[in-house]
Amino acid sequence: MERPQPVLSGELLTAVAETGPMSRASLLSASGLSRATVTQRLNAFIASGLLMEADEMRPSGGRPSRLVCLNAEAALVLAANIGESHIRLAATNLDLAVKAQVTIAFSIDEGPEGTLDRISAAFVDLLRSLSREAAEVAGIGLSLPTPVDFRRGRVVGPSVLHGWDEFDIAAYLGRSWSAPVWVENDVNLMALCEYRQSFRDTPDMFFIKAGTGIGSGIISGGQIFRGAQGAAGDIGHIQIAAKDEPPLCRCGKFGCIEARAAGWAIARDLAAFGRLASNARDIITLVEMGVPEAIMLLRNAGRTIGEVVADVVSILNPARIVVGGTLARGGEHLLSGVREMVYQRCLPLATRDLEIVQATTPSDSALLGAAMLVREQVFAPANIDAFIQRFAR
Amino acid sequence: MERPQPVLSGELLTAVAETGPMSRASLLSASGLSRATVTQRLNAFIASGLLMEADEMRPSGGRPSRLVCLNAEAALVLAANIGESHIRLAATNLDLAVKAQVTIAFSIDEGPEGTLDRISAAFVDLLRSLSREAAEVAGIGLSLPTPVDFRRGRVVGPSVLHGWDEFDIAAYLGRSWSAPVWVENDVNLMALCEYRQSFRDTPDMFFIKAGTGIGSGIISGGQIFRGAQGAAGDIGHIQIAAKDEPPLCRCGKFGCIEARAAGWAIARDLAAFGRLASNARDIITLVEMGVPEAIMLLRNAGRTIGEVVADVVSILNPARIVVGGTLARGGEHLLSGVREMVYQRCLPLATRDLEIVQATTPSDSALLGAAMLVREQVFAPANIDAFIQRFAR
DNA sequence: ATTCTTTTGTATAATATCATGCAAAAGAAT
DNA sequence: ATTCTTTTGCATGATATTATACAAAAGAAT
Repeated sequence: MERPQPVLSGELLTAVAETGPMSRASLLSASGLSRATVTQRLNAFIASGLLMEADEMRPSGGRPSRLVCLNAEAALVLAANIGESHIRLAATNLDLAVKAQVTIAFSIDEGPEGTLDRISAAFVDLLRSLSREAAEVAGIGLSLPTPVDFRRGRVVGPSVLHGWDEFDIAAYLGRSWSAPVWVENDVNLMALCEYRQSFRDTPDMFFIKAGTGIGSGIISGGQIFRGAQGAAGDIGHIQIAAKDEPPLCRCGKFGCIEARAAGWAIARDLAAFGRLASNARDIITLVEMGVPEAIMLLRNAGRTIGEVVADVVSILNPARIVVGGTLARGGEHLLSGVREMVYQRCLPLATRDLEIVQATTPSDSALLGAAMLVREQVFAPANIDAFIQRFAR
Repeated sequence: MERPQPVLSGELLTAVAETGPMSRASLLSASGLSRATVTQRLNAFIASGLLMEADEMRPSGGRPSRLVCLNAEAALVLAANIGESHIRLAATNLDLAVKAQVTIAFSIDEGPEGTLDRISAAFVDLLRSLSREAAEVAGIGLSLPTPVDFRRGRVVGPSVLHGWDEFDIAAYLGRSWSAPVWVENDVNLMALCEYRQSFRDTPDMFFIKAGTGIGSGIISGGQIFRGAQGAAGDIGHIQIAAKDEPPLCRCGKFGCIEARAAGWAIARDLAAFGRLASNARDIITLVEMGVPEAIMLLRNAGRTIGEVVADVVSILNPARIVVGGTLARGGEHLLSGVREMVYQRCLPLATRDLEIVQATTPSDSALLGAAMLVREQVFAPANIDAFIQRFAR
């Protein structure tokens, strides 16, 4: 066995991947290595095809620096987002630009083996359409609408996905793919996507998704906060007391915030007013049409969610609350309900610098988040050597 | 300027400090360095007085390994815990064994300058009593009963300590001491102490302190979780709705858990029964005497706290809840109230492997926690070089 | 056009680290 | 007492990295 060339030690690659295009001078000070070493290693990486010289130059008063950046086409990232009724898949380059994508049908009742086989097949099709090979895949990311134990690569606990509990997803996909596989909860990935795309300035951020269901993702120090089993942020079934009779939740308890503020709960309450809505999007349509009952219920839902967000603010002390999901698209109604309760309930210190904003909600942020997660993991110090060994030529 | 000897690169020192006594063989595999390098560096550290050979040997079937450990007497740690009426101070060695301690009086109204000057003077006295010098202090840790921005070394937000808001404690003490200074909230330090002393197996842990007030500390991945401004865990003023008229809290809001379950609130409710208690300890005394009203109120307080803990479990997904503070000493009454609400309200996944236990509450755990924090920081990779430069001889 | 400033590449000798191999140490197993 | 196993120390030549110095590059300022 030949030992890997030490010149391809991964620190510089990790630095460029995390920071973006960098000048040699900034790499020099960031790495703490000597100039000779940096030059030598960069040349080796450029020769190996993993890094390349960018066109950009950064004027600095003196000689402008030539930037070094990742060769985005050196490898591919595969990502899939399993939704309630369909699966969206994408292949991206290392800059996370989507090169090809496809959507396939999905049923909740499909077991893990069948689903994963179909995902694998769809990935193969994507690769074929790009004339690329499986060996060019840097990593695979899966987004699931259920709590996931990230470390073990499995679904944990009973959920909407029947038969997935404790199924070893990473190992199963590992049989067909040599690339590493990561699995994560969809709301966590939406949170990651929002953070990376729009809110880089607040590495301590709380993302709440209000749609058909209610969930949340916690970003702490720029990383997904997962808790002991990966169930952190699972706030849909926190119970809230109010003066009314607490409504029955689909989890079997009474008064959960889902049963008060989720899309299905608002639809239920709209029905009592004789208004028909079958999902969260319908509700937003009614709100946009100016139906007063819909507006009132949406704002009330914001207050309910705000009660829990107020607790979250006291517990986590985030710098920013980002409200996303379909229900957040109805203008300011949901948001102002949230704000109302948070500013009413929290101590001044926690709200002094707190921003409560709407998500930018790019379409399919969970899918993009899955690709981001893969990229982050592939270039993490713990995994960078494996990446180099596979892709340096 | 002379460059530091590269042989004294700190990785091995950090490894020994974090892991405890280690054999050369385990250091070899843990560091990834070659045997020759490990030998060379260890000899340098032993010669410099920072490491030493332990007496222990670890039988392994072959030649027993001689363990290398920190020279606990190579430096001192100074710690102070500012309480509501007095300040406790201690000097420990690097194994956190207390070498000398003292308690001085303190008043809430004393400003930061006067207080810190008196703390400095007390530290000087401690050093003199040990015949040690200020140059031998590896670091100073301060515990304060108020939210602290750890990164900036200051109190943030108005609190019981008047005039301390935004006062730069680290900088002020830095004028008299060359050792680095760290400041942290007392409940966070109690949480750290509990984790390190008794619950090493659960690096995702939630500590709740129920005494005169109510606060909490979050340990995530073995580290204190601080949030954006250091106010994470400040849960005393989370509001809870119930059927009764919500009681007025000392913060000015109604229905805070402090106003329902803290020592002062229980004392207030005991007074309504004609029972006199002026602090948390009095309440525990009444409970131990078997006074039924006191037991009932304590259990009720447990339920109130349990409602918030249930939310925390849903949000953070900890592996263990540790209940501490004076009110936790009243046997199982408080604890069972907490358990009752958590198991009633949380989803099975989050409680499946959740343990809810009593704190071991060593006396003055915040003071010990402050010393632990200093030790952790001094030997952290970011600071280890500074430590070596100061103490290697 | 000249000077200034910062970036970048390269050369050199000194130093640190590495893999490898060998031998000694010391308790455990026989 | 002998063998086994693991730990430890050290020597060696090869390789990598460093500090230092010098020179070239290239736009900005004058």
